[in-house]
Amino acid sequence: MIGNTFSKNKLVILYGASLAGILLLLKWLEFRFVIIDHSFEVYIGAIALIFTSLGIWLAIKLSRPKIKTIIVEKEVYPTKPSEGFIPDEKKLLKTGISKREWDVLQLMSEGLSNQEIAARLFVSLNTIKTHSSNLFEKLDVKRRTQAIEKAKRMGLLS
Amino acid sequence: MIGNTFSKNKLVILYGASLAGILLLLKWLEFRFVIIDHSFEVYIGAIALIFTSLGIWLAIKLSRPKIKTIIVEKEVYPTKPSEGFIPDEKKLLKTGISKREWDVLQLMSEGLSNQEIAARLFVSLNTIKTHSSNLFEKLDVKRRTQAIEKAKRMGLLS
DNA sequence: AGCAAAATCATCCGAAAGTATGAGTACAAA
DNA sequence: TTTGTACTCATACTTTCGGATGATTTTGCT
Repeated sequence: MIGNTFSKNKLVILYGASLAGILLLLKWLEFRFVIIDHSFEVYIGAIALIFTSLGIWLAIKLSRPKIKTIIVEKEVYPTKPSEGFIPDEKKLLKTGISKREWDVLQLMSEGLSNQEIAARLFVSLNTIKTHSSNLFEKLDVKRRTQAIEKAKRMGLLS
Repeated sequence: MIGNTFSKNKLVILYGASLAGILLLLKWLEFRFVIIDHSFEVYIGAIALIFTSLGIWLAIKLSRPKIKTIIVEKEVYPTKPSEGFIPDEKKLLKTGISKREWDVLQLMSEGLSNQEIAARLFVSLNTIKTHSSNLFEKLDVKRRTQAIEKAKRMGLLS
C-alpha cells in the first residue's frame, strides 16, 4: 500500500509518455502517408482500439484493489464440560475393562485414531490395537463406533 | 480509504495534464511544420479521451472486485438436548448436510458399518462411502468417530 | 519368591474405511 | 432451456482397523 503511491505515479508518467509517443507516431504516420489514400474510418477505429486498450490497462494497473471485506462467522463448538467424569466402578469391574483399556476407550470416543491414541498414551500402535481388541471383546462389539455407542449407553462414558 | 481518494484525484489531474500537454505539443508541431486541419488533432484527442474513458469504464465494470475474506471465529454454545432430539433444521441447513447424509450420520452413530448402513438404506456400499465422505467434508472431520463426536456437540445428534 | 493379571510390542493378514474421480439420473430453480 | 443440487453408483487406490497369535516385561498379591 505504501509503495503503491509511488508506483502509481510512475505508471501515470509512463502512461503519459506512451500516449505522447503514440500520438507522435500517429503524427509521423500522417506526415508520411497522409497523401496516400487511407481510410479515415480505419484510422479512427485504430485509435479507438488503442485507447480503449490503454484505458483498460490503466484501470487494471492503477485501480486500487477494491477490497470488499466479508466477515464470516465461523462457529466453534466448545468441548463439553465433561472432564472429571468418573466411570462407574462397579460396571467397569463387571465388564472386566482394565484402566488402560478404558483410557483407550475414552480417547476413541473423542474421535482419535489408533495412531493418535498411541501418541497420546506414549505407547506403540500395536499396543493400542491389542487394547482395543480386548476392549471390543469385553464389550462384545465389533467396531470402535459400536464400542463408543455401547459404552455410553452403559454409562461408562459421558 | 482517504489516501486512496486523494491519489485517485491526483491521478485524474495528472492524466488530464498529460493529455493537455500532448495536445499542446501537437499544436506546436502543427505550427512549426505543417498546416493540417487542426480540428483533426482535437478530434483525435477527443477520441483518445473518450475511448480511454470507455476502457477504464469497461475494466471497472467487467473486473470483479478483489475480495478479501476475514474469518472471525465466534464461540457458540450448544443447545442442550433437553428440548428433544429433533434434527435441528437450522443447524443442518447451516452445515449444508443433506437429508441422506444425515441418515448416514444417524446410522453411523449407532455403530453400524458402511455395509450395514448400505443395506439399511437400500443403496450400494459405494453410495454410502460417497455420502460419508461428503459428510466428513461438511463437518470438517477425518473419521466417522470424529463425525459422531462433533455432530453430538453441535446438537445434530441426540 | 512365585504366580496371575495387566501392559507392552510384534508380525501377518484380511476387512473396513476413506480418497479421488467420473458419471448418469432426477428434479427444482433461474 | 439451462443450471444447480442431491442422489446414485462405479473403479481404483491408500490408509486404518481389527483378528489371530505369540512374546516379554511390569505389577500386585499371597
